[in-house]
Amino acid sequence: MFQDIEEKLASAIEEQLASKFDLKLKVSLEQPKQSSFGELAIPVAFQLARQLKRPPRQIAEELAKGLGEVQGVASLEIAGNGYINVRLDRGVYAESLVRQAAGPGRDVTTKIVVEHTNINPNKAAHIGHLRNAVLGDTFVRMLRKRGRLVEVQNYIDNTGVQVADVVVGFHYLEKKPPAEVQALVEGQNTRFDYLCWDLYARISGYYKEHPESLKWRANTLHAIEAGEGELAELAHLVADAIVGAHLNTMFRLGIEYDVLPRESEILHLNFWSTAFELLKERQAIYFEEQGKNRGCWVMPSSAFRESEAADPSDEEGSDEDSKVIVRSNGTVTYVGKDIAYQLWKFGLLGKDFHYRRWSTYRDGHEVWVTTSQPMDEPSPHFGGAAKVFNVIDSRQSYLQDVVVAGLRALGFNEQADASVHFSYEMVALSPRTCVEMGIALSEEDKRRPYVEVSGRKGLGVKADDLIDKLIETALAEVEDRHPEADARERRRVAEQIAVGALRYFMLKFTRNSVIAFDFHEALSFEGETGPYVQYAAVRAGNILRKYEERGAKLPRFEEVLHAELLKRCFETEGLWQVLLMASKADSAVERAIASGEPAHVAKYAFQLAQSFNNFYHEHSVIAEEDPARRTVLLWLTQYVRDQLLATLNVLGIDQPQYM
RNA sequence: GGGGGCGUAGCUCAGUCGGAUAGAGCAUCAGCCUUCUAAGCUGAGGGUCACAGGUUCGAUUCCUGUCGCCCCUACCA
Repeated sequence: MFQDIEEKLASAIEEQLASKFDLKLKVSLEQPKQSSFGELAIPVAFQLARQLKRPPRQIAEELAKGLGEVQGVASLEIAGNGYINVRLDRGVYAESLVRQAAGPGRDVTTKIVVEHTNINPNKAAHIGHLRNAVLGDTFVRMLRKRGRLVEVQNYIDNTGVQVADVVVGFHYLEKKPPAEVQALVEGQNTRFDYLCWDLYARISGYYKEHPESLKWRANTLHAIEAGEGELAELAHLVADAIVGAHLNTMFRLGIEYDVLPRESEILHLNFWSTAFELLKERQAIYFEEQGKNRGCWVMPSSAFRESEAADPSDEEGSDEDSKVIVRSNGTVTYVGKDIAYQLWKFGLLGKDFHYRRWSTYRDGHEVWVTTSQPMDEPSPHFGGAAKVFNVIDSRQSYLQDVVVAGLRALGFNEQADASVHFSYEMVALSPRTCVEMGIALSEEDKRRPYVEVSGRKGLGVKADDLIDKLIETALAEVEDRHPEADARERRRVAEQIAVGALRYFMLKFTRNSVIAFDFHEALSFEGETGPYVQYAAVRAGNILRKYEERGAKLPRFEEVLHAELLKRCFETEGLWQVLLMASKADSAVERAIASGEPAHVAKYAFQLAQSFNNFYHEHSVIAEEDPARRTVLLWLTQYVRDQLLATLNVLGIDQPQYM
C-alpha cells in the first residue's frame, strides 16, 4: 500500500516535470526525519534548483500546487528550504489496508538465476558458507515475494583441487579403497563430512612437509578429469556424499535448491570445449609463447582491467598479469569452466545438460542434478536466464571480472551487463571466540579485530556445530519458560528460535562488512536479533488467541471498520506510526532488492517488531472497553502480525508457537 | 608496485540521489511484572562522522591528498 502511494506520487511529479519544465527525471521519495513532518518527503526541488537556477522553495510550491488531488493523500506542505512534505489521509489509508488490495505482481515472464552456496564438496560446511547460503536464499525469497520468477542453482565443483585433495588423503595417505570409503559414508558412528574436514587439513599439512607429494594431486586431478579408475570413483563417492551433507545442513535453515549443475558435466558434455572454441575464434584468449605463462591459453589483463587498457604505452610483453584459462598441461582452470557455465546460464552455449532428480525435500520440492547421459524421466527446463546473480565471496571479484570479460569478449554485452557478482565479505572469528575454541593465537592476532578461518588448517566453526549449539541454548531457555509443554514441541520451538537467531545474525550486517563471528553475540536472543522479531509476532498471536479463548470471535474487519472510525483512532500518533510501519513491508523489500541488501529487510523487520512491542506495552487490546476502539486495536494487531510473518518469511524465519 | 574496500558512541554496526536536530543494538547506570508472557518497555550518559584541503546555498555522504586497517593481485577456487 505504502509502495503504491510512493509510486503514484513519484509518477505524478514526474509528469509535472515533463509538462512544466520539459525535464525527464526519476523522482525518489524520502522518509522524513521526524514523523511530525508527515509520512513522505519529496526533495526534488533541490535537484531542480540548480538546473533551473531558481530558489527551491519556489519550485516546490509550484509543483505542489500543480499536483492537485492524489488519492490517499490528505495534504502537501512546503517545509524547510523546499521539501514537499506529504500527509496521508489516515482514514482512507487504513481503510484500504483493511480491504487489502493485493500488491501488484511484477515481472513473471523473464527468469532470474541466483547461484549460491557453491561449497567445495570435500568437507563439512562452515559459518562462512552459511553467510553465502543465507544471503542467497534470502535474496531469492525477496525476489519471489515481489513476483519475480527465480531459479536457484547450487554449483558443484566436484572435479576441482579441493575434492582431489581429500581423495589423495583417502588413497595415498590412508590407503583406503572405494569400498572402505563407502562404508565410512554409510557409517553411523562418525560424520563423513566431519571426517573429511580433518582429513583435508591433514593432507594440506602433509603437502607442506612433503612438497614432492603434490604429484599425487596432479595424478588425481587427471584421473578425475578423465573420469576413469579408482581415483575418479573415490572422487564421485566423496563429492556426492558431501553434497548430500551440505544439502541436509542447509535444509535445517530452510534453504532449498532447484538444480545442482556439476563441473563434471561441464567437462564431459564438452561445455568447456565448446566455450574454448568460441573464445579462440573471437580471439578473447591467446596462446602465450613466452614468459611465465608460456604454453598456456590466457586472457590478456586488458580485457578485465580498465587501468591497463587506458595505458597502452606499456611495453609489449607485459602480460604478466594475464589470467591463465588453460594450463600448460592442457587442463582448464576454474575460471574457464565458469565462463562455459555462465554462458549456459544465459542460454548462449547452444547446449544443455541432462538431468535426474537428486532428491525430494520434505515439503515436496524437488532438486535436480546434471548428468552426462540422457535420463528416462522428463525434467524441468533449467537455465536460459535474462539476469544472473552469482553469490560469491568478494575475494573472488577478480575472477568474476574475468568471467564477465569473457562474455563481453564474445560479444555478449547485454548478458555481461546482466551478470551480477552479488559479493559479500568473509566471516572471520573474533579473537575471543578463537580462545574459547582453544585456537592458539599469536600476540599480533590477539590485537586484530578478527582472525580469518582456514579450511586448509581446519580452523573454523562448522555450520552444524553452530546450529546444534544454538538449539541447545534456545532449548534450555524454552524448558525454563515452559516446563509443562510437550518435549517434542519444545524441541521444535527451540529449533525455530535457533534458526531465527542464526539467519538474522547472518543478515543484519550489510554485505561488504566483515563479520567477526563471536559466539557470545551469535547466541544472544535479545536486542536486534531474530528471536526479538519472532517474539513480537508471538505476542501479537497471543493477543488474538487469548481473545478467542475468552469466548469472543474476531469480527469481520472489512465489514465493521470504515474510514471514519479508523480516522478517529489513528489520530493517536503512536497507533498511526505502528500501522504506517507495518504497511511498509513491501516497500522495504522492494528497496532492498533495488539496493541488493537483504540487511535492509532484516532492519525493517526489527523496526516493525520494536514498534509493535512498544504498542504492546502501551495498549491493552483485550481489556479495551470501547468496543469500536477494541475492534480497531484487534485489527491492528492482526495486521501487524501478518506483516511481521510475511517479512519473517522473506528472511526465512519461522514463527514459533510460543516463546 | 597495481586494483578494490573500510575508518561514524566504550564495543558491533545502520545511515536512501548531497538536505531538516547523525541513529540502532550491546555494554553501563536509573526505573517498570497482580495485566494480552519482562526473550519486553521507559529514561540517562556517551560523537572533532580518521585527519587536512576542495566543490556547494548546504558534505558523514562527492573530489584530492595524508594516516591507519583489511582483501585481491596463482598454471587454488
